[in-house]
Amino acid sequence: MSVLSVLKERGFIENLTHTEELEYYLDNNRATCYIGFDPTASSLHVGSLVCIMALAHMQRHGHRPIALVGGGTGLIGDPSGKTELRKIITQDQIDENKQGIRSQLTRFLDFSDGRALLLDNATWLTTLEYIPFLRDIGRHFSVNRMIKAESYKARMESEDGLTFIEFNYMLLQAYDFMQLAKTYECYLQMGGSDQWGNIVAGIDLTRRTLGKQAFGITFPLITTAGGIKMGKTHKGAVWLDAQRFSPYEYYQFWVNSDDADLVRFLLLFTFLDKKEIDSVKKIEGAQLNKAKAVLAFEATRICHGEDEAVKAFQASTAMFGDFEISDDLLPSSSIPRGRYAASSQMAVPSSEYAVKTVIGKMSAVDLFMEVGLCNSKSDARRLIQQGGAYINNERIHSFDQILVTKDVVENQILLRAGKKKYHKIILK
RNA sequence: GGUGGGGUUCCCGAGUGGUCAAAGGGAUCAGACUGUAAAUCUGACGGCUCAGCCUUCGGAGGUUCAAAUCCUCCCCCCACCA
Repeated sequence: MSVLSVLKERGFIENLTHTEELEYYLDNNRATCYIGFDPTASSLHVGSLVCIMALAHMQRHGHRPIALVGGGTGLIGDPSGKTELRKIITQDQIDENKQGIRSQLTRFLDFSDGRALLLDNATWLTTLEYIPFLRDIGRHFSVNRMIKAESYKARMESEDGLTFIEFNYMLLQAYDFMQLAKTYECYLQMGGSDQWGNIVAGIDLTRRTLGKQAFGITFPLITTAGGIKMGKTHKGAVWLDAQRFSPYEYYQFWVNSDDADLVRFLLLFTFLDKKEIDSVKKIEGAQLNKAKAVLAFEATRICHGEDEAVKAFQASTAMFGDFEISDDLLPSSSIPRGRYAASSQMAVPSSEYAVKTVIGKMSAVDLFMEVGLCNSKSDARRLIQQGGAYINNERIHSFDQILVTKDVVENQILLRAGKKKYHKIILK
């Protein structure tokens, strides 16, 4: 089965150019394709996951993916679809962020023996000279057409307008594509649907300057069934970096998916077989939670590895109740099947404190705040007043309650805020 | 450069001398109901030593018993004109 069909049936494709030629091209070549990633943070987040998974699928089908880190364009900031001027970041920050992104991508792609490449467009962009660039590249762009581009529309119509530096973004990205086509024979660019204009511009430029046919694919913007852009939680973005967002939290993020998103997410964010996933459509009600566990497990496994995924799964069953994943549910997943005792080594967020600083000293309010379950004492007080604070799963009623010895169970105190947020205090 | 209009609590957006920690909506959080889902209902939503106090309405001063609201200067944004 061709990559294109796989991507299509898994819901990756929003739009593509030259359908038939592209199909033919991918079927008959060991193609090279690329997606750009903005180095605006030291970690990627689930918002980029569709792109990453698409590259992984390409690689699995024998093609060569290029992850292009936008070290050069990051100095400008892509205005596509954005309503506000993006902050321009410094070279130092970009270098640092690049490192983080590099290490994360290696979890999804195999970079050995040139099977995938990681490039930085700073290599060719930072040495560009203005006059030659205008003369050789700028001449191919029609401003008339650019200002009509959908990607600039939001900004053209907004009060803030569009600065010239941002307006140039399209040229630079088109130039990237052309560069990659020239030096790496990369004739396919993919990206989010907001990249359509930039991709098409690159295809045009490649044809005009190199006389080569290039292709483009865009992915849909993934929103939740609730219509919200995917990947936000109370803690902000869902990062792929275990330091910023632990595997347990990552697992929890996926487990909390909306019912209506389950099948779509299984297709997009796991490599499980399409046929197996199709059978999930028949599942109803509470049984869906098991399939969500598989989604969470697989997503965590891909991002953080098998061991971390198992730990997150065990911690979750320990916290939220055990259940059995039957053998015939998504059978190709390596999620632990059957019943087993929950491990005492739970991967729940935890922190260590000396006994004497807590017992007989700290009030519930202080503790909840200290541990990060609440942002301020007022917040903690509120939580307790509203009945959302628990110690060892017993609701607490007074916020000046001091922690005492009987709150300690096996050297630990389990705090809970609301229904889902846990934090374990380990006393030493 | 000229003229006019603006900058309000996470976001949008009311408020033009006291009744303003500031309407309304969104987001968020908690409770109820549930399936760690959705929808719905209820409540909360600046901070603190919490029935009281303190700090907020672009920044700095000033008028006043009292200012987000009035005055002065400064910074930034937008529209139209040049």
